[in-house]
Amino acid sequence: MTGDGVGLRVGLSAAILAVTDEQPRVVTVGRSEWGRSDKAALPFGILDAFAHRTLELGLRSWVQELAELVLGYTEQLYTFGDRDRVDRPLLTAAPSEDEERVISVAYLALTREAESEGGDGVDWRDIYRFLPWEDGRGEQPSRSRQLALDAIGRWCRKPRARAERERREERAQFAFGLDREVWDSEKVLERYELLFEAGLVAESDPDGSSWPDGGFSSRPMAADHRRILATALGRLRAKIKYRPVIFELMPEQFTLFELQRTVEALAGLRLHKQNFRRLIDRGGLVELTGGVNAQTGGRPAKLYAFRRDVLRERRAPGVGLPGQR
Amino acid sequence: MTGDGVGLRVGLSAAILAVTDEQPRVVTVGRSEWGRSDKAALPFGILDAFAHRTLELGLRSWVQELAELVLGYTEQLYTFGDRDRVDRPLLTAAPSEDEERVISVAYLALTREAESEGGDGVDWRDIYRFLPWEDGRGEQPSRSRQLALDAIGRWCRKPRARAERERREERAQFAFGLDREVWDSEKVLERYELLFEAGLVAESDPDGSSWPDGGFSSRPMAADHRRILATALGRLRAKIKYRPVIFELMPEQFTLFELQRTVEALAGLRLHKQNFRRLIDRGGLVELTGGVNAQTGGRPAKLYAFRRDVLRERRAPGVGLPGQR
DNA sequence: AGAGTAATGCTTAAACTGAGCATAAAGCAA
DNA sequence: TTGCTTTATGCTCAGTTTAAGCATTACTCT
Repeated sequence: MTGDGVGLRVGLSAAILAVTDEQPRVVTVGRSEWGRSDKAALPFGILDAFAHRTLELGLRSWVQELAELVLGYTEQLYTFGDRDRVDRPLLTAAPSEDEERVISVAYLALTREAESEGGDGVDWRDIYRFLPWEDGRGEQPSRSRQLALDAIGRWCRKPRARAERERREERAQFAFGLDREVWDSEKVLERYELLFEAGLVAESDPDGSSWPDGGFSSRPMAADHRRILATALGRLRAKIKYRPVIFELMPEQFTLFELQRTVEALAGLRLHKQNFRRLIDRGGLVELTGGVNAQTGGRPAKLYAFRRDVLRERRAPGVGLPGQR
Repeated sequence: MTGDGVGLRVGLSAAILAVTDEQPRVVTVGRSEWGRSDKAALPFGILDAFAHRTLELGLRSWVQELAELVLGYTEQLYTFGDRDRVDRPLLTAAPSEDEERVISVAYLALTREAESEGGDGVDWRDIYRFLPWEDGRGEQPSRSRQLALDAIGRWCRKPRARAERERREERAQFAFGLDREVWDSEKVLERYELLFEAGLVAESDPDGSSWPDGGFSSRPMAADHRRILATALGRLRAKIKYRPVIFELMPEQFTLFELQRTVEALAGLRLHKQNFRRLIDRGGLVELTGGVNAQTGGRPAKLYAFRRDVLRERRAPGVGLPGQR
C-alpha cells in the first residue's frame, strides 16, 4: 500500500450531456487518433499536477479549451482505477513497458447542444446508441430491453452451482427487477455492470473487431468510457428528482410539455401528462412568462421559465418520477 | 492539462464508521507520528500502483492490515484534489521541494466497533466531536447548532456588496434552512463547507495552535479529513433511506427500539417511535427471531433480525426519515 | 396488589399518487 | 360558419402514505 506511486497517472474524463430533439446526447471525441478502432471516446486528458487549484476547475478550463463549451451544472461522478478495464492505446500511443496505471476521475456536466460551438473533434451522439436497453419510451418493452432481459435470464441459469445461480439471480433481480415488472430507472450502472460481467457487452476491445453484444446492436466506447456514461446517466436520473438540474438542459423559456419530453428522454420512460404538470407547478419549479407557443398543432401552450426562488423555499426541488416509494 | 503527471500521488482515505452506545464513531489514527499536532486523522495511505486490481480491493486489504477490522458495506465517497486544503506534514515528513500534489480518494466503510480487535494506533472517536452542530438529538435546538446558525447569519450579513450578501444568503438557506425550520439532515457537507468558508471551522492548521471555531468547541482533524468525514456522514444519512445499510451497524439481533436509536444517532434527530416501527415492519425489513430482551425496564422487547429477502422484493428498502418530500 | 416503565397496537386527519374524464383553444376542411 | 381534429389545461376520485397521538399490554419493582 505504501509504494512510492511511480507509474501512476491521474486522468480526467467528462460525460458532457445535453438533450436535443428529445434525445439525450453526449460529447464524444471519436477521432481515430485516440485509439486503434473508431470507437467513440469521452473527452479524456491527463491531469497536470499544478495547473489548477481544484480538480473541477481543471476540468472546466480543459473542456472549455477542447470543445468551446460552456458547462453548466458539474459534478464528480466516480474515480475509476480498475487495472483490467482500460484499453492501452487510448492512453499512451506506445503502451509503456512498465504497465503504467491510470486512475481516472470522471465528471458529469450538463450543457445545451444548441449553444455549443462544436469544437474540432467534437461529436454529439445519442447516448441510447451505447445503452439501448435504457430507453423504454417506445413500445413496452422495447426490443433491446427484452433482449437484455432474456440474455440476463440465461446468464442467471447458467452456473452449475446452485449458490452461484442464486447470487446471480439476486443481482439480476436488483438491477433489472426480473419477474416483477419493477424497472428502476436509476440502476443504469448496475445493469451495465451485470451485462458486462455476463459478457453481453464489451468494454475493452483490443482487436477492434469482435463486439459481442448478445444481439442488440449497442455500440462500445473506448476504454471504460461506456461505464462512465452509464454512471453519468444513472446519477443524472437520480438527480433530477431532488434537484432542479433539468433546467440546465432547457432553453430559457419552454412549455410544460417540452419539459416533460426532456425528463422522459433522460428517464427513458413515459409519464402521465396531467400528473407531471401538477407535480411541476405544485412544486413551484416554474413561473409563467406570459408568452405562448402556438406551434403545438393544437391549443397553444403557455411558456414557462425556471423559478429560481424555489431553491430557497423547498428542500429538494425536483421532478419526481412515478413509483418512487 | 496534458502535463506528464510528475509530482502527483494518489492516496486512499477511509471514514470507517460504527455506532456504539448510541454514538456514531469513526476510526482515527491520531498518533503524532502522522503530523505535527495531535489532531486526529483518518486512516490514510499512498496507493501502490500495482498491488491491487481495483481501488476498493486495495482499500480493504490495507485497512485489514492496519486495523484488523472487517469492513462491511464500503463505498467510494469522493476524490479530493484541492491544492490548498492539505497539511504538508501529514503526507511527507519532509515537505518536498517541488510541492508534490496529492489526490486522495476517500471511502466510506461500515463496521461494528464491538467486533473490532482495535489494532495498534487505532482509536474510535465520536464523530459529533468534530461536527457538533450535526447532532440535534438533545434540546431543540442544541447549543452548538444555535451557535453555528448565529455565526452563519452574521457571515451572511457581513459583505458590503448586496449581490454577495444575497449569494451567501441563498447558500445558507440551502444548507441550514435559516428562517424556516427546515434542517436537511443530509446536507452535512454543504454546512461544513459553509462554516469553513466563513472561517468558523479550521481545517488545515499549520501552527497547531489557533483553532478558530466560533465558540463551539469542535475538534479539527488533520489535512482535509474533517471534510471527508462530513462527506461520509452526509452520504450515510442519505443512504439509510433507500438501502438497508443500517443493519451493517447492528448486531445480529436487536429490538426495534435499538434500531431506532441507531438510526437516530446517525441522522442526528429524534423520531416518532410508533411511526418508526410501522415503517420498519411494513417495509419488510426485519423478521422476528423469537427471542426477547427483558432488560428494557418495562415490557420486554421482541428481538428482530434483518430480513435479507427484502432485497429481492423492494426496490429501495430503507428506513425513511420524516419530512422527506 | 399497585405503581412505574417501555413495548406494541390502533385511529384519524391531512397530504400525496395514479388514473382518467372533461373542457378550452387553436388549426383545418366542408 | 360549423364541425372535426389536436393538443393544452382543469378537475375529480379512490387508494396510499404520513404525522401525530391515544390506548393497551406485559413486564419489574416496591
